[in-house]
Amino acid sequence: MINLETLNDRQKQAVTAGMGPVLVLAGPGSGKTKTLTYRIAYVIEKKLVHPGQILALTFTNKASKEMRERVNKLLTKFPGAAERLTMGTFHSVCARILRKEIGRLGYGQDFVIFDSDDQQKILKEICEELRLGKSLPPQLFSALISRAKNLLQLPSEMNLDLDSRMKEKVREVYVRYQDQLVAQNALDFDDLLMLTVKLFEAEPAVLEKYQQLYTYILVDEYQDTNLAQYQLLRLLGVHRRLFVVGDDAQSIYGFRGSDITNILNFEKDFPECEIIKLEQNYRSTRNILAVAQKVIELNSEQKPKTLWTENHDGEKITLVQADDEKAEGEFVARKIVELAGGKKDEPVYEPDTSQNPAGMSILDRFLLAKKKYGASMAGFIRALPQLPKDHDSLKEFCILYRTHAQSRSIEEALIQSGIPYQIVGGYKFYDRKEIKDMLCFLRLAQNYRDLVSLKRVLNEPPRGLGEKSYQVIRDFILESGAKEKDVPIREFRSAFAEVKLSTKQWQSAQSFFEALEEFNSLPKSATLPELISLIIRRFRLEQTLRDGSEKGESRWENLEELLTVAQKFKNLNWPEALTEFLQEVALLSEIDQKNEEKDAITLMTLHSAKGLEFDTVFFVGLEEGILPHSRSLVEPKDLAEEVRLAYVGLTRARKNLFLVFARSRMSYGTRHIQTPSRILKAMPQERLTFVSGAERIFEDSGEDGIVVEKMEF
DNA sequence: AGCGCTCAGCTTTTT
DNA sequence: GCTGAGCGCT
Repeated sequence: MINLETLNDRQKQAVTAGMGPVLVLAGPGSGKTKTLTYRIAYVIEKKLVHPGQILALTFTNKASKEMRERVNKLLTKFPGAAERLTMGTFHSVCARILRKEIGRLGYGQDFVIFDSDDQQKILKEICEELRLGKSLPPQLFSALISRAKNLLQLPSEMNLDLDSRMKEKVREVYVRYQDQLVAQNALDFDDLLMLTVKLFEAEPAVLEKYQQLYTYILVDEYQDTNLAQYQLLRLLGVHRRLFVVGDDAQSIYGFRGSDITNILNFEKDFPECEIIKLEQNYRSTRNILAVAQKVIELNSEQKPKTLWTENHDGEKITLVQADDEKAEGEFVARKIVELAGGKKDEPVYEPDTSQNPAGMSILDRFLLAKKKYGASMAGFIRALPQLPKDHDSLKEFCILYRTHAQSRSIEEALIQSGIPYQIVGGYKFYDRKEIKDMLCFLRLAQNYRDLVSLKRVLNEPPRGLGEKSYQVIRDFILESGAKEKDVPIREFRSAFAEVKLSTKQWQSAQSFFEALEEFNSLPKSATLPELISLIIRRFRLEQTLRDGSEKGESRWENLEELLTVAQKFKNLNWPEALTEFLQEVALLSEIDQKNEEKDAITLMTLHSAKGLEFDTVFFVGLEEGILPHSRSLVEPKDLAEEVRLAYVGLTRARKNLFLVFARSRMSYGTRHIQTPSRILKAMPQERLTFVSGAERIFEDSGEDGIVVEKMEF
């Protein structure tokens, strides 16, 4: 039996609500996840719905994994029930549906998922073909096409708010781009959502099947849904048995089409709905909440909601003025040593050489900094206080910033103090060359029409096939696909005899495709690791990577690590395992890659931090142009999103919150004088304590902003 | 085809 | 200050 007594009145009301539409407006730290998991457990326990009929949509894979575990713990009397829930992100659930049904839309079941890099490559080729010049770069089209898809507009339906000349151009590129995706049997991220909606609209029978399958739908982070996701919920949720949770004050994905009006209009869409507000905060101290509250009040259009807490005031929030980004990092590092230092006076002189996720050992990073500052190792190590070996856990510290680019200066200070850290996002394991190459081989094994992958590995390792050969082969694949879709690779390869290449290149290409065919004729009972090993052997990847250099050795180790990851799919036949594996890798979110075990502080962007909490948070770079970001200053609605972003950042902290701004900062290779963020000025002075003159932000400074005295560098 | 050199342009945020 | 495109040389 789940114990409702551990819930407060509002939470209980939500958990035990009727089966009609329910909107839970949940402030940060108000027990949103708890409410959601209890709700799922409750409807199962009361037999209001079968576990297999529940669809729970979350924002990240990590969140869904956690939720499944928590539901499982609550349902001790229903063993296995949690496994039967359908849970995942919108993207992964759509991918699963499409994997079954996409034949009806003219794609093959073996479709691959293109990430933004892949997308960019196609768009680049199209822009070059159309000779669009520098004023119309691929990035522009990728943003606009994404916007169109999020609004559910196919190329033929495209109607973005643009002048007619531009609209024509975008349409032209969009048509070609989408044709390419179809020819390559590939879907981009936005297609996963859009095509699922299009499928449901075109095929009532399919829609009905899923409507009957998922009779109860729960959505986390509802404020971040876009039109496609909204439409999907309207279609699937005809039964109106919906339970959505969100906080309009934490809507931070407007840039990728999320529409805050989805949550604001919930009552209009579902007039019979129940609305429950969770306003008691269990996470943060009163000081932290008071500061966050004042910040969010900068936005007038927020749904009124007042957080309160029984927690005590706690420490005041520390506002720090640093001279520059280097001093900013040093402050953070010093403070961490002070707070987590444990026994003092036992400096560690050996830099930690364990790998960090950025792929560079701490020692490498040290050498880099040494090159930069010309410091000797002794001087370098002495430069900052060191973290003793018996330090407290570092898992409860996090450093937040607006953009990835800000991490560098912080990292350097952390290395100098010997503080282990992990970065979420930025360079990913799956972005490394040797890993990406292997993924491309695997993608080709699944779907040889994937030209983005083909281009990448056609000459990897070198076999004399360059740009020219690629183009000839590409045209051949496109033509053969136009004539007849779904030609198996065996037949494709016999037709390949007609390809117009010089003898040497023809033979080389022939043997490349022979290898692909070999992978395809691997017995079905083989496993994914076996397929990977075969690829390694057939393309002599081990010999190529292990060239005797240290770097080569580490690349090979990365490939071995990929093999380890693939072990997870050993119990499946390779074709299924391959599909699952590629899909999972493609839809991995930044935060999914965070290592929970590792005793290290976490560095990440504000966006990645949503939904997380830490005892101590360092919030850095609180300057005009960074937060709010300079690109957000034109549109008031973008500025409001920056304020919400700040709100998200502040409310991650449980006990200690440090806010840092720098007087000057290096960007684009030149030093810029910085102005403290307007967001800081909104904070209640009496909740703050100041370091090195930070109080100046409250000094009288006239109407529009803060006067900063000129400084010399 | 592949290497190395020079110079421009650049940074939001993510599935 | 870093990356990646473009060019010229081998």
